[in-house]
Formats: sequence, C-alpha cells, structure tokens
Amino acid sequence: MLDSQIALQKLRTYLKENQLRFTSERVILLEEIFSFPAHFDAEQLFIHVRNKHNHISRATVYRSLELFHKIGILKKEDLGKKGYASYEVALDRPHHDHLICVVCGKLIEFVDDVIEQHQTAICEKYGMEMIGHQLQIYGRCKEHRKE
Amino acid sequence: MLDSQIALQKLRTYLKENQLRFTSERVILLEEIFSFPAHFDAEQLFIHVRNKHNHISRATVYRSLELFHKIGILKKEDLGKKGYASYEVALDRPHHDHLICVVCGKLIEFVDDVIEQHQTAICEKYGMEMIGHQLQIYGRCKEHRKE
DNA sequence: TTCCATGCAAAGAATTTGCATCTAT
DNA sequence: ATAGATGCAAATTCTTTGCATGGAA
Repeated sequence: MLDSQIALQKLRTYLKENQLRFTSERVILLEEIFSFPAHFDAEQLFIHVRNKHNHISRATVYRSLELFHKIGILKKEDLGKKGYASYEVALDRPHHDHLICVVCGKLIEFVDDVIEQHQTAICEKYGMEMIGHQLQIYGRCKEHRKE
Repeated sequence: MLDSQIALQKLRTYLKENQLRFTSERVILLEEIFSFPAHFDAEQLFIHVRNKHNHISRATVYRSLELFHKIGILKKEDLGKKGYASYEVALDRPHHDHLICVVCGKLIEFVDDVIEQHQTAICEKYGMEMIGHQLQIYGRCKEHRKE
C-alpha cells in the first residue's frame, strides 16, 4: 500500500475515533504533502496548495500540519535554526538524522545504528521513556569545505 | 583562569581584530551571562540585566547574543521547539547533548563518546567538514513516564 | 441540527531593523 | 572627527486565535 493511502487511512481512523470531521481541505493538504519534496515548511505547502485550491487559508495549513503531526503522519523539526518549523512524512521511513551544510543549506540524511542504540541506552540510564530524538550535524559540505 | 575572564579576553581580541567597539553594554551582558543558569534565552537575560542596568535595550541584548555566538563564547540551540532560541556558555565545557522531558521540560545533559566518534565518522563518509552538532532526545522523565 | 472546521483578519511571540543620537577609538 | 553601537519604536517573520460562517455527521 502507498504511503499516501496509509496516511489517509490513519487520518480517517483518528478523526472517527475522536469525533472530528473528515473535510476536503484535510484530504487536499494530505495529498499535496505526498507530492512534495521530503522536507518542507508551512509556507511552501501553502503556496503550493494555493495554485489549485485558492480557497484554502494559511490558518488551515497550520492547523492541519499540527493535526497530522499529532496523528503521527508528519514529523516536525527545527532544521538549520531558521526560525520556522520543517516537516517531513513520518511513515514507513526508517528513522534518520541530518547533516546540514551551513553554507548552501544542503541536507544529507543518514542512519547510524550504533548511535540509535546508544540513545536508547542513555534513556534507560536516566530512567527516561524515549519518545523521539533529533540529531543535526552542521558543517561545510564537499563543495564548500575550506580545508 | 575563570571562564568569564577567558570570555572577556576573547571578546576584547575579536573586537580589536575587527575594529569594533569595546562597549560597557557588551561587558555588562557578558558578566551577567556568567552569573546565570546554564541555559537561558534572550528575554531572561534582558529581564535580569534590566534590574541593575535599566538603560540596556532588548535590541542590544539580541545583538550581543548574536555577537557572542559568532565569537564562540555562546552556543545557540533550539531546545524543546518552543519558538525561541536558547543559549549556553560554550567555553571549557565538554560537548554534551540533551535529554528533554516533554511533560515538565526538565533538561538532562549527557555525553557519549561513542556517539561523538560516530558523528565524526559520518562526516568523513560524506566529505563534510564538521562545525558542530546538536542531539536532543525527547521523552518522559522518571517522574512522568507512563509505563 | 449540532458542533467542529474554515477563512479572514487581527493578535501574538520572538527577533530584526531604521534612524537619530551617543560614544569608543 | 569618524565610524560603529545603542535605544527606541516600528517593522518583520512565523504562528496562533477570535469570530462569523460553512459543512460533516
């Protein structure tokens, strides 16, 4: 099954369970998210969606992103400390962290099992129940390194 | 030598090298930062400094924090996605990462050498020149865990 | 028919900026 | 004397909210 279908299913289930409404705006936004680059922000989504559906407001975009995040369809992140939130689809993608070039903003995703394991161990050590984590490494990429 | 003295020295050197001014406001702010809890934000510093020095403006606080960060006296971080930046002194403290309780906001610092080493290895793998990194683990602390 | 969701504009929160004035060099 | 620095208030940027209206259940 496609991620977008799983997401739609998740949305439908969550809304039903909580007696919330399955609106066309929520469906449109969800569809657009899946026709999108991996990382995006509220404004990008708003601009993109406005092309086809110019009745959808910025407020609904923000409210829906929050909803999708709560349901677990989206991950919310602060990448590059730019003063706004980034989102990415959270489904069926192995957890990964980010390398960020401070010069050009290029994003490289990576996974490291040892780091993951150590995080789990650290939580246990401090009696913490882990919910999630974020690791960002800042640097200069191949094209912009100085040495 | 005390951290605060090292920081002052760093500031003095940087300003001279760049033909910038060594002002009383910058000295006051630097002093107050060292009489502060480890993690703070711009507003907290502003309020604190205003008690004794009520001519210092919010704008100068922001401008100075940016300066101190550029020099390397402060680290700037996004903790807990609260919509504002956190700062902490960057001198003479071993690098550490953060465990953050999503219920009460409690912050636990930790260091893990294996994680550090793997980060370096990952940068090499991708041809990246590492500048810094941030790792935040979100969860529920001992007092707030559910299981 | 009942509430939840939406659009709009206004409000908020954090941060930045324009400009006249001040001050370190 | 000459820029850079400051204070103030206004402007920006990203996000949230109040309220009247619209629409799923």
